[in-house]
Amino acid sequence: MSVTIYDVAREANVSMATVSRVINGNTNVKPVTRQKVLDAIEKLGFRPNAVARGLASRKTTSVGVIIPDISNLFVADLARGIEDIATMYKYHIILSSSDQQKTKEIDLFYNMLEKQVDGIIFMGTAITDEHVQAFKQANIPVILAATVADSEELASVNIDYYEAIKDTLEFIYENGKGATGFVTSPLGNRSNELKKEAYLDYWKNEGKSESDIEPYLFDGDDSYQSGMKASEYFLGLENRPQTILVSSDEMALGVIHGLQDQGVRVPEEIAVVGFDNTRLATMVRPTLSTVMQPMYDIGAVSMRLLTKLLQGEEVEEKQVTLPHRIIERDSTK
Amino acid sequence: MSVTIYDVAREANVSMATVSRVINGNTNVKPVTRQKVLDAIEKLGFRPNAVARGLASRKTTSVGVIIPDISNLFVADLARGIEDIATMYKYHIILSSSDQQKTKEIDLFYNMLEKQVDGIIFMGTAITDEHVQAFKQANIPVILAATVADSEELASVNIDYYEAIKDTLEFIYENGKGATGFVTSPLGNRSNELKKEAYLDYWKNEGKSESDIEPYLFDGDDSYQSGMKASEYFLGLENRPQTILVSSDEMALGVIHGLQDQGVRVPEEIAVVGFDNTRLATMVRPTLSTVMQPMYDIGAVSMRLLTKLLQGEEVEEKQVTLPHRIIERDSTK
DNA sequence: CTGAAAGCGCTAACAC
DNA sequence: GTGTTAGCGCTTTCAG
Repeated sequence: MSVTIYDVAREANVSMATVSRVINGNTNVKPVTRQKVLDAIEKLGFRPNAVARGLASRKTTSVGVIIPDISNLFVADLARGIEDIATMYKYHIILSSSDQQKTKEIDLFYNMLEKQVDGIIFMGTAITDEHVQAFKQANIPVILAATVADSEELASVNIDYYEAIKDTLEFIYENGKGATGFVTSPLGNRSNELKKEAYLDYWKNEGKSESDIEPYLFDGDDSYQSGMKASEYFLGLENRPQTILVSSDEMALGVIHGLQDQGVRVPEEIAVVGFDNTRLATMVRPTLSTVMQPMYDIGAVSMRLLTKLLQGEEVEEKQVTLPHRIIERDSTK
Repeated sequence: MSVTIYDVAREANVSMATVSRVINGNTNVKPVTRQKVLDAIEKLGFRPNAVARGLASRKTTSVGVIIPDISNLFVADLARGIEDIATMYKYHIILSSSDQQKTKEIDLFYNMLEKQVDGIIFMGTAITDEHVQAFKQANIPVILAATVADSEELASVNIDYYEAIKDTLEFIYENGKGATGFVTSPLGNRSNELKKEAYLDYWKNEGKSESDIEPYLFDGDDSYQSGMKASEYFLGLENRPQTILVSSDEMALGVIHGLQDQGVRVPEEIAVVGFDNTRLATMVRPTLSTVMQPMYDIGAVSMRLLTKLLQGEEVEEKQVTLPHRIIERDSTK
């Protein structure tokens, strides 16, 4: 069949242990011997079998990545960040989409354990006890990426969603806008809940009551369509908001277009602010002011953190909070 | 350490062979015995080690996927199609981005072979002899997805790019438009070359000379920015085109916005047609008329084809051509 | 229908 | 520095 380490050993007149040392970069090999082995490898076209290696060493150099949906621009950016760092550290990525379904998330997790991945990066919605239990009984490191859990013990990489929305509202207020509508992302998601809480707290601090605030909330599902619906809703209000803060860029585009389709000028009549800073934000007219959630970086940092954990490097803090930033474009003035 | 098949065997008072049969769904096991084994598995919380299984059976139930860039919306759709079918057939996906770099493509390919993937789905640009050689010497099936090769021997799933552009030009012409500008995607890519050839042939058939056509060609790089540049270029022309046909949706958005930023009305003054039918097409104003290249389906069909090849099913035709379709929206009238 | 035994291709002590 | 020898956890003949 295919050529094995044993064939190489015979060809080079050494033992398989020596060949193993050479391909693993072990320094305890005489240069001459090493060269002999290298020549034999070259000659036979030998390629190590990673599966056999994985079984013997109990390390597969692959990491599992569980995400909601790879076809989502936003998630794809995260994936790319993970991938780039993984490549850098010679890890392979086993990628699966969970569609936000809890059972699928858990199933995928166990499937990946069976594949003996060295670690897992998980992006999901709510982290339930079941999740936590699964993560813990796995004897490999797990990193939550762009996913908030209440547990202090889980490693994670996030931005501070609460602060991000708070800052954004202050930014909006500063620019002298009045009532601000808020379009939420699905609330099963802890980070989305935090965003909403920040919104509520802000207005409560401003002295508004629940019933004052209520009409300015619209529950979105992160889709462009739901942004369109949100705009329709807000336009139907007696007191239209002067700004609409939207929990994701894709919805924000829907909001902008929904408004424009009704002849409302953005930002002159109503300003719109998005969240995420995906590439979409520059692909609208007016260009979208938005809160940068650096998904690529979150992915990259998650993977880097994972490599540290995997290689036993010192890690001072397992819960990383990356900075957010408000990016001002033309949808606000 | 973790519980093995051997532990289960002892617990159930059977041999490991029997346990193996049970977990592999082999029918030659007495129901009573099967149940005993199942109980033991349950009790011990046994999970088969896929790596050991892979080594012994020479099958890993994972497939490699090499794509240009997962953070590209268009590519991500393909990935999702692949993934969904893979999940359905219990395969895992090892995903890597090549950034269109030939050496990286080849390297990734060999890396995946080392991982003993059962098959590979490849999306790339030009398929060189080097690619073909690598694909052939691998003893596993390889499917080209949305990637055109001249070789007749390679399995592939595509649309007919040449026909697609030809049809589109006929569609445009039919609607009474005059000169049509064309923005190419990177030409290292065979499918993009086919698009360009179709464009050139069309106008040559209409009696135009090379020098007539030349000014209406703009070489794009698939980015939004390059679409903006294209619009600038076309607006600078003495005889502006009445329609601009753009090889990818993202560029088409750039073209539309570039035109609008200069006060040109779309489609009244200049119509724009995209290519791909990504979700972006409905996320612009005016909404984008475009040629549907069903990336999700291409992914799904590729993966399905791969499973057939892997399971020794009959395959009548290894080169699949999926239908394209022109989707008329508001950017043409 | 079930068990025994021989690997799959490589790593990792442990000797020398 | 290099070789020997056990496994890693499972599948797969081959018997019976």
